[in-house]
Amino acid sequence: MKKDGFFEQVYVLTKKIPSGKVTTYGQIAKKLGTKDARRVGHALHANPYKEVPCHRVVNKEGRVAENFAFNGPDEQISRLRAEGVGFVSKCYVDLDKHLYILC
DNA sequence: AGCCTGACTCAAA
DNA sequence: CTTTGAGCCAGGC
Repeated sequence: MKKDGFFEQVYVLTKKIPSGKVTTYGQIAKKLGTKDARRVGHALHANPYKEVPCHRVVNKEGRVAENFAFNGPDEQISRLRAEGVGFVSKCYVDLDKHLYILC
């Protein structure tokens, strides 16, 4: 287990997302002082911590990572919906209402 | 070591 | 409005 500060920061911030809220890769990336949102995506893709609700992290369009979800796209969407997240479309969450603003 | 791809985003044409 | 290019950087082969 090697220490990747960047990865850990991503996990920590992601875990801080309250139920019924979502955030974007860009927000996390900027919060960590980088412009590379892709690394955030990679961090979550590596996601060694099962406690990290990666399904609460979406892209700027509010779209979930259906292609790389755990059991399938429906699982991820279903979880968000169960947490009270509103969907404007099948795979798109309502960012205007549920976007978690990092501080 | 080098090339290609990617759970991204923004800006310009 | 859509399409393209560029920025950033790590992981896989």
